[in-house]
Amino acid sequence: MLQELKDAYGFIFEDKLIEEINSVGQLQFKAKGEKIIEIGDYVKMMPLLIEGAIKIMREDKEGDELLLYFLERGDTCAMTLSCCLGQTKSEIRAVAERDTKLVMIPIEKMEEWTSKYKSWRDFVFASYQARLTEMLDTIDTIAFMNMDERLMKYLEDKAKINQNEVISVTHQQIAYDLHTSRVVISRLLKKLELDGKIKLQRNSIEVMAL
Amino acid sequence: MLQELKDAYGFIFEDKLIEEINSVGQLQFKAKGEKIIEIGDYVKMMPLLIEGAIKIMREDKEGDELLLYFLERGDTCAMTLSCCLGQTKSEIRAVAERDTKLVMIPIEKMEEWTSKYKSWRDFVFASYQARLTEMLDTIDTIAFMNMDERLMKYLEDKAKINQNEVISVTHQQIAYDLHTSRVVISRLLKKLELDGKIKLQRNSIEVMAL
DNA sequence: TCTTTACAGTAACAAGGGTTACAGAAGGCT
DNA sequence: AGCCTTCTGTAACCCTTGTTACTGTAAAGA
Repeated sequence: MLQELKDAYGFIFEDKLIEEINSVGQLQFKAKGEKIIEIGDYVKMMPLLIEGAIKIMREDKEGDELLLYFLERGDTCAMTLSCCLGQTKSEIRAVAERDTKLVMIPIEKMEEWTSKYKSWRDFVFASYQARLTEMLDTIDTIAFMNMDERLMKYLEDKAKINQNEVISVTHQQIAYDLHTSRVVISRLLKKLELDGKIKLQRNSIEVMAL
Repeated sequence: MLQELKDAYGFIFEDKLIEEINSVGQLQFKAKGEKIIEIGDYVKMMPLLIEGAIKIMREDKEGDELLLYFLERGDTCAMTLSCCLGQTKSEIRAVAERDTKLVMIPIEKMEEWTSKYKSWRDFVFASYQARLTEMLDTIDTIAFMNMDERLMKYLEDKAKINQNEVISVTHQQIAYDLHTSRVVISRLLKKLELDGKIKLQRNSIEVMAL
């Protein structure tokens, strides 16, 4: 685990901090599709992403979902950060987008490191900033873009995150992520295919010209 | 200014920090409608809100606007925080919603206080958390609510922020804030009036049953 | 007072996207 | 092969929202 920590975080954290993380953190594996945090959970550990990708979802009272953004290696979940610090319930759901490896850190340590290590403080601030920026981007997307543009952006993001221009996903799953209906997605996907931007197969979509 | 700082922040910051703020901060006044931060600005000072209210807007490339949220006394702008720390341009516009009094703090001090005062650190973290929560709320609103619900929520929020159930605003201004057209707003407002939820006058709207 | 301008009301129409319904195709299982 | 389930394609329809156009009215200014 020490080596993996160094690979993913060595250029951010000083050696002493890496060692501390190594000694108190517990390594966890989450298979693709596995739930990591559920809405309403009290969060007692903070995840540092070592490998893989996580998708962060929002849900309203009716159970309608919306994809907020993806996290990658080197990221942490600022929503979780804020839950830990504020001792509040999680406002979001986190699901493994790919097979994922992460280090869980007890929240007591967070407080401690915040005053002890400047690099940790900087990391926490940078995470907050990154997440605010992501949220702004999400707002731009849903406020200013039409569904066809949102769909294309979704496909591109998903291809990038999974490092594969062929995405394994059903139309129904896309509809959930974008908070619309399957029929709408099928309609728009067909249009994108006619425009030569994607190729449709059953259970997968190839994104052209990435 | 010292007294005002104590009134607004005395229960958060220790006395020594209040004194430091008092000695390096400069008091500023912004009249209602006055611009405080523009998109693309490099932010060299961080505002602490003493009195009044500020509205935070987002804009896309076409110049279309969208209201993100309001700030009140005791708040600071976490977007600005993150701009300061990251030395990046502002992603948002800040406009005085009412006559506003604020204390501007040079960013160098922020760094310094972050390691020096726990109360400052806690304040910064709490601000980030508050802003993330606001952003989530904004996303819920635009993703899950219809325009009539968004409009009603807007009117209620605005009445609360201005501490007055009579709102001075034109239909066109509401349309800008909600990123829609004047005709749509007039239509929905009329419906709300027929439902007895508001009363319409020229240049102002009375929100009933608050 | 007369004119101008900003604001508000409303109708008619267009477009985007959500809903329902049904049919066909692919793959898995026995 | 035959059956079943899941996924996809498509048509028809409706509702919400956006657009255009025109009218009336209040306030402000000359």
